[in-house]
Amino acid sequence: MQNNKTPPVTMDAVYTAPGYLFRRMQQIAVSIFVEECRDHDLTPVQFASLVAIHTHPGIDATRLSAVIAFDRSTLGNVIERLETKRYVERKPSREDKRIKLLYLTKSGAALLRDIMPSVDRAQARMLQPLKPADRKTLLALLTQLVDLNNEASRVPLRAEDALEHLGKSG
Amino acid sequence: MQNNKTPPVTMDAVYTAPGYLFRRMQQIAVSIFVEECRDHDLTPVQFASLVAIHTHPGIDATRLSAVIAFDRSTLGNVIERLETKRYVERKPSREDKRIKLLYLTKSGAALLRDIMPSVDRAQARMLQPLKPADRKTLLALLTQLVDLNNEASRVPLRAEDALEHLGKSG
DNA sequence: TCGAGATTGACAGCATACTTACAATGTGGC
DNA sequence: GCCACATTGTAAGTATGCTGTCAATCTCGA
Repeated sequence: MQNNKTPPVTMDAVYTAPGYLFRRMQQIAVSIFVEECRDHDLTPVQFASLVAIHTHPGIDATRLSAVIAFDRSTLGNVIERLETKRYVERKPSREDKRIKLLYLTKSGAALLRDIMPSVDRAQARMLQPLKPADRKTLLALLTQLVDLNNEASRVPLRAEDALEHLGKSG
Repeated sequence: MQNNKTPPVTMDAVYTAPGYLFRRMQQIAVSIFVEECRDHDLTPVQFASLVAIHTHPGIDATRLSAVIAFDRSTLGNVIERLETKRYVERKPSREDKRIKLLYLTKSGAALLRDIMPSVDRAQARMLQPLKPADRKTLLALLTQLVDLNNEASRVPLRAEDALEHLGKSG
């Protein structure tokens, strides 16, 4: 009494799939971010990088990638662009010749200060259409899901690990 | 009695931002999808394109982009790759010389049939860590949010508009 | 019917995102 | 001290994702 037929493939296989919804939402989020931050010419990834370098001056690229969970290769190009725009400086480490230490320039620190209101507006706009209670629920579930799926991503978030050694050396 | 100080910028500005969580979740979702579908050598975007062409044979690239809400320029490359892999055929329209009509090949239709179990497994894995009730809640809120934010994205979903004309001509 | 404006697919250019590979360098075991 | 192994930054290759622009083509109004 079993059904041997393959179920028909409809657009529901796309529209109701979590993966599709995550992709759509990501695109919407980027679109809103870029729109709100247009005057500052900064992308979401570049913003996250600036914040991390600001929080951890002298961090290297590999550790930075672990702290914000972005790919190491990709991050190389991101930093290069930030360097071209004079927001970030790369200085060779004396202790380890392989490593280049990252620092914000004055200009980079100023940009970070100035852009925060735009970023906050963007983040608020993404959830705006939901009722306040639903925003909280969504954010909580998403935080939980991202955390529980951490190891499933190609570049797991390793905030503490990456920072363990910082501050040890004088 | 007001506080004129700029609040300090910490990593919270990244970790708790909806935009960051959406990006992380998207990356995790793609990672899981690619892993589950490794044997079929198909990406999430390519899968969505195949489903849409399967559902709407003879659709053109511009309408396809509206149906799955992907960028028109990007989709050109996606289709090209699907054509190279012999999953899709492009045929010039007789009625409108600008348009190229899209069809699945036998091989493309077969792939779509075969890959569905892997896709279903992937979609399930993305939400696996959550309790069943929470999965439903998250999906419902996300569906709602994507829908309400539709116009905010660069390429809004226009499923019905795009299909209105299909089936009219013999 | 004719010409302004829209549409379509293609292309160039930039920015993520990931894979593999590689040279320079560090580290630890022996 | 030396060598196997790991780490770091970089590069090449592929795949989205977006902005423009362009030529060919279509449409519609005057």
